[in-house]
Amino acid sequence: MKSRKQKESFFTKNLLLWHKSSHRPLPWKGEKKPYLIWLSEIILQQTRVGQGLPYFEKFKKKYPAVTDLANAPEDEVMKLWEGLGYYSRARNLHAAAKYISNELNGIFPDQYKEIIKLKGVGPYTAAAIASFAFGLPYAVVDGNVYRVLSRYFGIEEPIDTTSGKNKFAALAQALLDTEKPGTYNQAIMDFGATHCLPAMPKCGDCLLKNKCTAFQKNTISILPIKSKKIIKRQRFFNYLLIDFENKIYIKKRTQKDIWQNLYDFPLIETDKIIDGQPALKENIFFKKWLAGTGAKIRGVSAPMKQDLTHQRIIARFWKIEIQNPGFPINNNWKAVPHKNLKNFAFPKVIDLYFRKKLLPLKLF
DNA sequence: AAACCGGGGAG
DNA sequence: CTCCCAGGTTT
Repeated sequence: MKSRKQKESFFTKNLLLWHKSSHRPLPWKGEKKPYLIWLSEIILQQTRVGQGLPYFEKFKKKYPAVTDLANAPEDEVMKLWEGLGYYSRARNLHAAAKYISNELNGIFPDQYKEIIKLKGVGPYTAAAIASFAFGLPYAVVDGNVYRVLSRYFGIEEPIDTTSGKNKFAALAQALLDTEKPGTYNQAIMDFGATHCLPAMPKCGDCLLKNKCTAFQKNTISILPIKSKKIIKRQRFFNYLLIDFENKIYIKKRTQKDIWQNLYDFPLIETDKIIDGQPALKENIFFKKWLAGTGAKIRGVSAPMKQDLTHQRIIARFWKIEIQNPGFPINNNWKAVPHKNLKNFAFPKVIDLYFRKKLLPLKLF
């Protein structure tokens, strides 16, 4: 039986060999500016290259330097991030830009320990920036790395436990080519993303297959192993599209919940779907908010679904006309002319409503 | 340690 | 439909 060490060195050597001919050409490869490397890494967290690429270009153009990003209003940053998801990334990106601009004189930190202090930067992103921007010997561990290593070394320990994560991190670090950590990190991620795929990996044409434990044992399809299952809960959102004098009411989502700092409409959330206008009219919030306004329900959309990581949102949009504002409807609501709606960042399900104009399914 | 945080594409 | 993606923060 060959030693673990030989197996490790075979891995690194052949991975780099593969990378020479098969790496992915991406806009930020070879990028020297730490700011742009950081930006690309934040955008690509839990995000496929194809989805993140246009956002990277938008941000790069609008904010060429970290100080440009730092000086931007948060609503503007959120608007640019609109549709990409995981909006805490945008808030943290903005906060970190201010920190770098104000506390670090606009100079991007060049040590791992300092880089990982930035909001929104964890072990993966810190290693990526340290290796790509500064040539420092830190191995990245992302979804690709878990998959590639668990298969090649036949590791059946779950990747979503603390001890599992520590073991993979240690192995990844041991495999790192410390002479060219950036190239190595690119190589293993490219290999995972284009060759050692989650489903139907290209094992037939793989330099590593003869020493790949999972390939030899036919366990490719079960690796990597995750121990936990995600539980989803359902939420029913009834959005009130309240029209008055050619304006519509929106509000900012400031509460501790999904879509923080994005905008949406006055919302009545219920345990089950509200089916029909009498049920809506009986709702306590409907009565409270719209008392004395002469509100009339004009129509309702079909239920529209949006899946999040831990939740399924079922949204309906209720078209409502009022005769007089009868304020205070709610101090947090803002009346906005329809043509100005495009200036605010909305969650996907609302953007979908804007674009498809699915309303109304039923007219009342 | 467990829960939470989006959206899209592939199969 | 399920799975997973250049993960990180909060509790």
